[in-house]
Amino acid sequence: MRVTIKDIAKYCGVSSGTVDRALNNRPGIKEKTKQKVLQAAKDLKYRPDFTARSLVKGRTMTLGIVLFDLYNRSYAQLLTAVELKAREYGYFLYIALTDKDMENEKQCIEYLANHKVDGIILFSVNKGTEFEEYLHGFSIPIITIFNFLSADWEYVGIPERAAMKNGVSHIIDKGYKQFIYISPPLKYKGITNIYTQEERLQGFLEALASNDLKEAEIIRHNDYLDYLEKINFRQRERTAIICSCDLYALEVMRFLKTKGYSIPLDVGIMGFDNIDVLKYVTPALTTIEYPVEAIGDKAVESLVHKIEKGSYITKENTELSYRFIAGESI
Amino acid sequence: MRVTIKDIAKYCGVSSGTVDRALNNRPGIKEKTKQKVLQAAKDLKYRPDFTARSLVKGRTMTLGIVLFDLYNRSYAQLLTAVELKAREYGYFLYIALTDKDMENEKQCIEYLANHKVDGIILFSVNKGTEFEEYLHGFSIPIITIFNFLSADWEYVGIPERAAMKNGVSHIIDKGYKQFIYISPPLKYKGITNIYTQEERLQGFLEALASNDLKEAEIIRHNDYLDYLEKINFRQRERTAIICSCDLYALEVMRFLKTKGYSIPLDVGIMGFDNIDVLKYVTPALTTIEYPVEAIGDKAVESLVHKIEKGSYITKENTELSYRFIAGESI
DNA sequence: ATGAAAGCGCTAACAA
DNA sequence: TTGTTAGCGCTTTCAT
Repeated sequence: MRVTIKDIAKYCGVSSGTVDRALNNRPGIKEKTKQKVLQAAKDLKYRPDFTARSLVKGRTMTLGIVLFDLYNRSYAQLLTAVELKAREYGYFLYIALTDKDMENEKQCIEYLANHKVDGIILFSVNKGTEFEEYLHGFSIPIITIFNFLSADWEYVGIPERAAMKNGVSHIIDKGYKQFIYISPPLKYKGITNIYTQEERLQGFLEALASNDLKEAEIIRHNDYLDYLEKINFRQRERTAIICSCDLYALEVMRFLKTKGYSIPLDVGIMGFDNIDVLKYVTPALTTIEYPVEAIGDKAVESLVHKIEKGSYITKENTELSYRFIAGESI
Repeated sequence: MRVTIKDIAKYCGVSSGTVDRALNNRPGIKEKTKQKVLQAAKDLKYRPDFTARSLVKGRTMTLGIVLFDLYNRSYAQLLTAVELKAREYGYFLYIALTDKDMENEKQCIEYLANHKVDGIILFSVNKGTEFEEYLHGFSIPIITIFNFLSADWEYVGIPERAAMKNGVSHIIDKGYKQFIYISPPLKYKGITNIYTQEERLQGFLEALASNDLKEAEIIRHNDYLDYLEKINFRQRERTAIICSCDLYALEVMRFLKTKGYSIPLDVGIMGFDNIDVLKYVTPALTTIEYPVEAIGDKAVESLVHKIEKGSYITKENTELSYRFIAGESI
């Protein structure tokens, strides 16, 4: 049987109220009694039951984070930052992975709510008013990351569109004339939340537009390698392949290398994310870096602020930057 | 205010006991009343409070996992598998990262215990009888992974030593005569738990011994690149650099490439882990693969079994394999 | 089949 | 300064 506050009370010959005062150093207790109780707690190896405390306090000192998966290195880095920051503030972290399944995500959120987390960090795959209605029903502080939901929800992220536009502008300056853009399947467009991907695509298009370039092939399916296979890059004008994330870019690079193409002589490749393994890849991938740890930190800070002070830290303070990384792949 | 079981009771004109019977479909309730209550719960948007349930049930339906960090891809994969499996069994997962800090780890475990997790998956940096004493004090089911603690604790992992021995034997068969082994700093040897690293090193030594090879340089500090820099690999007999994990191997490979060495012609490199990014690296790194997801699955299965049935699934069933991956780097 | 009531371990308000 | 007591929301036992 676990040692409870009552056991200590009995052991010391005081009441449970007094024990509570000592343990949580609240005022109204004689120093001597306090020491006695504290010693007893140590002797008996007392350990507080957060479950019971939560019940009466109405707070659990836990946060929940909802992510797709940890396949992309960036997510793992984000999670690390969030865990660290959360515990710094005294919060424990539940992790829930949705595998991009909309129903699963809803269930995860529901479970987190039932477990009475004090706040949720949400990288959602769901979107739309119905979903937002659903979220509002929980009346739990929620902060969205990466995938924007609506102005109703606090958001931490980077200006994806501007970042991509900036990157592609650099490429255009290098004299590339033809562009292929590779993005995850958008077949769920309009249904699932693909905010970040859409923003990056728009950034790409904007960069082309502002340079009076119209030619661009946009590939939004998983068979992009098949598509690339049909192309003879040595017979085209200098072509740049822009990928919406580094993982795609690495796949493309690997594929084109097996096809005997020289990169960037025959064809250029750009990624997005600057995942940490890039340093082991040659040629160095040109990409866009953003402070993923900072996003995690900001999210936690703002969320905890909301929980404890009743208001989020405003967006003005959570603006984050990006950086073009000139590699050798384009 | 949240809707409670009492609200439903009042709403339906029944007692809270009846509501409970309906909600958790326990026997002793008329079908009609049950439907009425269920409907009311829906109407009022009732959501159970797991905190309260936990208090009376003595179980929280949560597990905790304690890891160093998520820097190594393998850990992220492991975590993904664990989360998935845990929720499959109806458990939620707390994550606690220790950053290899011994005190931090103890604190994490303590917090998890206070939050009343039903079980803990532990990849520990602590070790020794004092620590084990500490763990026993919690009387919570614990399963250790990767870093073995003692026979007192259920363990899931792979035969690290045999795996490394097997891999190195392959290398020896290729005719390599000189060997350099690179491992994380062992300055804490005897203090922190470096079981896996020690086992791998022993496997390496055993492989040499059984081939009557004595020559080996073992580097156990972080300045291994400085050490390698002093060596002219073209003037030595064929040298193999064995790294205790892929991350080191990738660092070494990158470094030697910048030094103008051809791999594997001038020097061979082998890693361990088979992290998923290897496919983007050339030359393909020779390494050892093990089923990290399976380790996560087994850990959860065994832990849940212990929680629910009172006994762990025995070690015989949790033996996992490894596989030598012949790349082009050695 | 249903209701009443005790209690999980803790906190907090009120008495003494 | 200390003790007493009433909950927090739920489950469970014992009456009815």
